[in-house]
Order: sequence, then structure tokens, then C-alpha cells
Amino acid sequence: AKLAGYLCNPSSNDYSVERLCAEYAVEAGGEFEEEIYKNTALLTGVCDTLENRLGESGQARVLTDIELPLSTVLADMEKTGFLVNAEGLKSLGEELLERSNEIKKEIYEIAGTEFNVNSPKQLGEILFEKLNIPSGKKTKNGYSTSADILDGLRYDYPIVDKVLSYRQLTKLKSTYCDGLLSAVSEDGRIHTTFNQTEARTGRISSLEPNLQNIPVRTDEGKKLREFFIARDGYTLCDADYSQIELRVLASIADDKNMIAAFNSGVDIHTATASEVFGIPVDMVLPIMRSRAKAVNFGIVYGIGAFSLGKDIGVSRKEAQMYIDNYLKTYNGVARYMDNVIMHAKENGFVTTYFGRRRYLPELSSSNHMVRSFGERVARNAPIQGTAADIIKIAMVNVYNRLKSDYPDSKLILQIHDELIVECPEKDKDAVCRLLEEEMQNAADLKVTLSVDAHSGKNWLEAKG
DNA sequence: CTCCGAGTCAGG
DNA sequence: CCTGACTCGG
Repeated sequence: AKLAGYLCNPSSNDYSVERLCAEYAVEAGGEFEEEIYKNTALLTGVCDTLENRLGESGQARVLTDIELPLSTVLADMEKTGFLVNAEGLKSLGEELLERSNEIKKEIYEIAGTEFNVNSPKQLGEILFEKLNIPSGKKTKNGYSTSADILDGLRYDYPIVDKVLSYRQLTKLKSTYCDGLLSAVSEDGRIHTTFNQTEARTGRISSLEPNLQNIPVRTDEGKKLREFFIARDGYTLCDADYSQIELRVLASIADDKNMIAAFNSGVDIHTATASEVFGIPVDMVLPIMRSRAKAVNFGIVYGIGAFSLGKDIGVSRKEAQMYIDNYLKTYNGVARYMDNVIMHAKENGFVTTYFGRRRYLPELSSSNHMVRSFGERVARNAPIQGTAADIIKIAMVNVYNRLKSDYPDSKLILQIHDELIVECPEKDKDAVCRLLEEEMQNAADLKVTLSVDAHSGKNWLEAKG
């Protein structure tokens, strides 16, 4: 009932039978001697209603073929958990504490006073009032001290550089070293909880602890992944989709140029730059690729010139020019983006390739901000949601094949476009091939899905 | 002591 | 665009 309720309205936040009965006007009817009989009647009634709704909205298969079988897979993943090297986490935590304390002292010296660096309020006062560093005003209660503001000041003001370093170290220490350590169970493993009815796009989320946001982008953060390990005699196999969301976009927009770009085998951002700037692939400069990459991301997110300009540090006007050129190159994407909003305004919802819905009441708001938000979501949700559907299908298929062919191998984690299996060492190559095959074949799109799989004794190594 | 919003930052 | 955790401060 909960999963059916989620599919009927993924924007809700309570799928209890009680709440569902209220939402869909289900009543038990008659008198009941005991509470449990009444609850059973309500549950039966609400299941009938939801089943009908799913049939009418074309989501019956999303429930029966994706979400219900997935729930078993997720339960098994939670139960299995991920083995960690707790000693390693602990000593890294101690090292981070020492280093952050050093930096904290240096910050106090430059500031000429001791204060709580972790308090944005106090930090803002020190930096932008006491030290008169130019501020890029913002926030309700004062100055913004966020990384994107401080980043532009770090080379001119040593204290800013130190604050950013301090923040990085304390983040790693508190959220990851301490946070993960407190989540290690008796068996030495971390058992996250997967929430299957939280994300409005159809993704799953991970909490207590969140294993879907373990650092990877910085070298400092990456080290953490060495402490996520396979048990003795076992290996980790890690497989991830390459550019799944852009491939989904190329396919559902049926954009001939973007499909050709993927089929060319050239790195997609380089290929995009080559198309947009009208130059050969080998003439693409790093800055051009970087711009093209930002636009590719921006398009997937449904963002406009304002956010894009802010992201890549150019004017709104210049950003608009990039977007215009991009949409001229990928005119199928342009057509798709218009159509999806038209459809959404007509029907009040958008759908993924597999029929999953998201309702968008924001589109009929009289508030421009709210409406624009609705339009960005309308552009993004089908893409993000289709990618989520695809990896869910892959997970169910991987789970079934492992269970029959490699019963000692276990799926242990999903991170939106990535799957991790812990398998006996001798099976690692076969399991990598299995992952690649099932992930690639999870959906038949107009662009082939590309998957890279690697193995290793720890997560960092298995990432390849 | 608990709760909550805001700010910040980790991932996709 | 989609999430979750930690910290501060009320």
C-alpha cells in the first residue's frame, strides 16, 4: 500500500494507511469487534483504490515490475551491509582533528581573536566587518560565507583559504569519520536504510547513515573510501553508468545530433563543444569542453541562464548565448523541452519512460518563481526519473542472477548510477561482466547505455 | 533536555 | 534539479 501510495503521489510525505485512507476517501464500513478487523478492512479498501488508480494512470507495471521486486532487493542490501575498517576511520579522524586544530590556531592569529569558526554568523562578522574583506552580500541574517563566495577570495586573503581548509577537514571528521563510526554495527558493517518512497523523482535515498554521499571529488575526501572494504576472501565489484542522464535525454528527446555524438565514441562534453563551436573535435580547448559540460549538466537540471551563469562565472547574457547555441545544435532537445512543459501544463504531471508520474501543481501558480520552479522540475523529472527506473530494473535483474548463479555474491549499495557487489574473489571477473550486462540491458533506448565495472579490495580501488 | 530553521556541504 | 548530515542558535 505504501509503494502504491508513493506512485500515486510521490510528493506526499506520509504513506501510512491512515493517511492514505483520508486522501482517497476510503472507509471501513460497518461495525467491527476489534481494531484489527477494521484496520484490515481499511487496508483492503485502500489497496483496491490504489490499484485502480495505478491502472488508470498507467503505473501498474511500475509497481509490479519495479518497486515491489526492488523492495526485496533493498531489504537484502540493508541486511547485508558494507564492511568498514573502523580502526582506519578512527585514526584518520584523529589526524583530521589535529590538522584542523592547527589551522584553527592560525585563523585565530590572523583574526586577532578566538571565535567559533563553525558559526556562519561569527565568521561573517570577523571576515567582512573586522577584517573588511569585500563581501558578496547574501542570506537572511547576514553575509554568506559559503564556499562559492569564499573561493574567489582565497588567493587574496590567507585567512579565507584557511577557513576553507578548516571547513573541509572538520566536515570530513564530523560527518564522515565520527558519523560513520557511530553507525558501525556489532558485525563490523554499516547497515544503511534505503528509503523507497522519499524522492519525488523515483530515486531511492539512503539514511542513517547516508552512504550515497561519501566523498569522491577531492583527494582528501576520497581517502575515506579506502575504509569501505570487502571481507576476507572477497572482493568489491563496482559498476557505474557513463552519462546515463544525458543518454536518457538524447533518447527520449530523440535528438539525432546528440545520439550521433554518443555513437561517435568521443567524450560527450568534447563532442558537444565541437558541435556548438563548430570546430573539429581535436581543436576543442579545455575551456570549451568545460563550458559545454556545464551546459550539458544545466540542461539536464532544467536550469536557466541565471543559474548557469552563476555556476560557471559568466554573465547571464553570456550564459544565455551558450544555451541558445546549444539548443540550436541539439534542436531535438529544444523541441522536447518545449513539448514536455506544454504536456505538463495540459495534464498537470510529467512521466518517465516507464510511466512513473510526478504531479506539478506549481505550473498553474500565479507566482512567477513558483511557476518557473515547476518548469525546471518538468524538464528534469522525466530524465532523472527514467535513469532511476533503469537502475532499479538493473538491480532486480542483478539480484536474481546473483542469487541463482553466484549465491555468495551480494549487492550491497546503489548510488544513483552505480552498483556495488561484494563477491568471492574468484568470481570477480564474472560478476563484473554480469553487472555490465544487466545494467546495459536494463532498458532499450535509442542510445546504448555504457557501463564500466572494476573490482578491488576497497571502494576506492574498485572505482577503477 | 528536545525541536526546528537556516546555513553549509557531501553525493548524484 | 534531487537528496541527507552536521552545526549553530533561538
